[in-house]
Amino acid sequence: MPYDPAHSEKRWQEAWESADTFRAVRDERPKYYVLEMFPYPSGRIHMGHVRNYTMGDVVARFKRAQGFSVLHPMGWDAFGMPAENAAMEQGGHPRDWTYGNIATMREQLKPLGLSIDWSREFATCDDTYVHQQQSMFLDMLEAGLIYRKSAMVNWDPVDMTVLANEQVEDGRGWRSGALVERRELTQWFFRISDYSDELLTALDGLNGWPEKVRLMQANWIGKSRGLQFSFATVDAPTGFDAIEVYTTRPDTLMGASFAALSPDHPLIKHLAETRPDIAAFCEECRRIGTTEEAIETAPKLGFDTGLTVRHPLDPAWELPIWIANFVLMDYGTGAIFGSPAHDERDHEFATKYGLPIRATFGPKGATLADADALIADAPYVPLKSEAVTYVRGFAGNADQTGEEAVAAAIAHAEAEGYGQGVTKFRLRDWGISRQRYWGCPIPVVHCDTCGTVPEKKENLPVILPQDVTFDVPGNPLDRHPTWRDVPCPVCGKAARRETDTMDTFVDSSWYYARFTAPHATTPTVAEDADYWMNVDQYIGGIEHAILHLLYSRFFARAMVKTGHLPEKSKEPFDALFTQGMVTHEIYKTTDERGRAVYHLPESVTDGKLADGTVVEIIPSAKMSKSKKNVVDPVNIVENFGADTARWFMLSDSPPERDVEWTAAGAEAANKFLNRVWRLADDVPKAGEDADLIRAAHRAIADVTKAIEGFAFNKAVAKLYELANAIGKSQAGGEQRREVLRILAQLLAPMVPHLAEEVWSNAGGQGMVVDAAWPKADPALLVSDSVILPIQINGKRRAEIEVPKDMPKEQIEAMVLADETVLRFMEGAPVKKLIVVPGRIVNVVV
RNA sequence: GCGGGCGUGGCGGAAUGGUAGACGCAUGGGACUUAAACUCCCUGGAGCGUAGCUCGUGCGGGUUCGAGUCCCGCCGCCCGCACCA
Repeated sequence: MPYDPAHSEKRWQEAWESADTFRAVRDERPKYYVLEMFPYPSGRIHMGHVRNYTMGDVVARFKRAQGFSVLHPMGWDAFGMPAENAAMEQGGHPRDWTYGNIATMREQLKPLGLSIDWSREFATCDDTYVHQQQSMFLDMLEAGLIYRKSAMVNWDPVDMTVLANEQVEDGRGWRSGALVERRELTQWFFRISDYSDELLTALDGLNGWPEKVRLMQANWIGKSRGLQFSFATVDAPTGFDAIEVYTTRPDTLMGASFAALSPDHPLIKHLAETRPDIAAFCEECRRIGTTEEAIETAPKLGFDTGLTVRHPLDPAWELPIWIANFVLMDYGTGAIFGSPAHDERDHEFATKYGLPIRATFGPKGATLADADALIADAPYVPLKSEAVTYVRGFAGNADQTGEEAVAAAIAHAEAEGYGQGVTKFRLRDWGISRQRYWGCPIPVVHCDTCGTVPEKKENLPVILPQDVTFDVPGNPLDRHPTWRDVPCPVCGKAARRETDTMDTFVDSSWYYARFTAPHATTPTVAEDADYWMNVDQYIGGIEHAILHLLYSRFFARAMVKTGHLPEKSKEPFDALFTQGMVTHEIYKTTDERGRAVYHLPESVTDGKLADGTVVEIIPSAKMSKSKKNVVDPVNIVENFGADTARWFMLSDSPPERDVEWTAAGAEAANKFLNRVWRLADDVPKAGEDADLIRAAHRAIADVTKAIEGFAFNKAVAKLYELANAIGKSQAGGEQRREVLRILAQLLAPMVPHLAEEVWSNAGGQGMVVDAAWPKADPALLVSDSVILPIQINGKRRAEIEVPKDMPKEQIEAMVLADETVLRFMEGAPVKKLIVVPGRIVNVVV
């Protein structure tokens, strides 16, 4: 009987559903919470989803078999810009578009046979989720975790609307094409920077996280020790007698050649009021977008204000005050001193504007002349841990490391009283205001009498109005009087609702906690959070390594502070795994006007279109609609079955790396699953093979280890080996069925439907999904002898087979008596003989 | 620009500092078949004077008895950069 996945997969999915197999329940078993980052409901599922959720499913099913009570939920990150864009482009309402997409994607996900507790499903745009998020917002506001301040946004002067960074292309608005300006707006902020030090220190405890993610977060938080001091100004306007400066390199103070201020610095803003040339320069600077990338890659621009400051170590020494477009008002004090000899940006700036470049140190042993000569064309920036010679030092020894010199300079400044050591963080507070409709409304009201006041909890949820249109750019909430105009919750007079909505990162910062009690009338329920938290294994893309994960770590702390999570959940994700993308080749032709035309993989056969046109094959890249290099999982499931899609997503590439989807690979996966089916379908009546039992137990050990280590591709390889061994074996009858049952159990986390078929064919009791994970018998794993390769001078020349625990001396004797060894030694005396037991022998002659 | 990562046969990849290329795909050969498909068996880094030898893990150096693995310097590609999700 041939394998028929369409029939078989449906049958087992129904069996699991009617047994309610995957409902997560609190019971006496130890719990295991596995979570994959929830999807944005873009319209259809893609292969990236299949890969992500299959990996999570392997873990969930594996842990279930190991006796854990598993929570494996699914939901939707449902607010965000694409829904509004769809409304603008095709009409309709963001809500309808979103829920329609969710319905489609749920129906596409279900045939994959994931072990998900669907009873816990929710979307972040559900009124109940909005309600609980607003309720927590009010608690956090009251706890002092939220405040308002002014911050920059991208402003499109033609569309009169705020743009996301993504909507700015080469400094222009994506729809209007107008030059974008930076504009200040009062916005809501979470005080994440209050937690900078803690979020940094706590990274050390996250042993289940990839080292690279911890490093990225540590660098993002950016703790630095530096000197804060003030420059006395010369003839500056009143109120600006001094300018506060922060520097991480106070040891280079003697190399200072200018002071540089941000265009947004108060002094510059003050000057701009009376100086049109300064105002014009600042306006030019503000035409750079708000992203750090744009600011740092833009050409360095400077403007000499004509004012000067006095050098703190020599009041007679005056430095010019420049305005520089690369100085950020957000970081430090918005003012720096330029020390071009030892900083890339300062060097470029000084060279461009003809400012002096004077070395403060050079390589060890350098003279003043050496050091000055060295930095003429490029700055000298050694590691801070490297010892250098200070030629214009003022604190500490002449020879010291940068670190020592910085410490000495801070000590000097503190002793002399012109500055003090300060610890600063790069991490800024989290701005959550979005001037957009499709997001969680911020539950506050602006009253002329009472100011900005929280909405009353009994008035929650503040629900988005349904009667809005998107034919005009901007936020429809701003022009919706009946929704916007409300009585003040304090005095009852006419007031105005906040029309900004929350950043969607807020939604995704606590959904993991909500899954523990998804239908509760409070944000969380203590007993449920207590039992299910923390997430034991979190799985998602590396692109979320910083923002989403850092915000979630902060939000968990904020929830602990406001009583919505237990203390132990400060770090909500015990272990993290970051998986790679799914890529595909790109097929391109060129139309008569020379423009690129892309073609879907299914329309290309052997590098040709149906009409015979040869396509250009561009190497694999992330699947994207615009390049049409997408494979629809729905088609794969229909043609081959879910197990084939799952198996292929797990085989070949290591999970953390990108995997390339190829038709050949999918067919190979399908071929293997068919072979497994035949093995189970056709069992010889009799035959003995003790080696097969050993192979099966070897496979149990290897597959278990591979799954635990997230090496699914290696688990797949080991299962190929076991299947090959079964195919070649003489074993029959119950002995063969026993091995087939082991195969079924080992396959079950990855290809659960086929595993059920194999299990039941091989006489397994009940369903394999309920079977306990097999244990390898240690006695069957060891072998009595090992093969030792022998190297002569590091090159492999021979091998010997020896008993596993043969003493070194005997091995040495055997090696030196070996014919091949003697031939290669050519009579030379042995200089050294290295025996690594059970591993290798190296003869050095 | 800054931060992080990756780079191994024709392809995806494997390898606690210890036999480079497990496992899979492609290729070539064979069996089965009237034939094909399916399936099964063998082959499967490159070169050469082919019982074997030499070279080979992006490039250039270094440490080591021994380096894909560790260190230094490059090159290329990918991810993130705070309003994409």
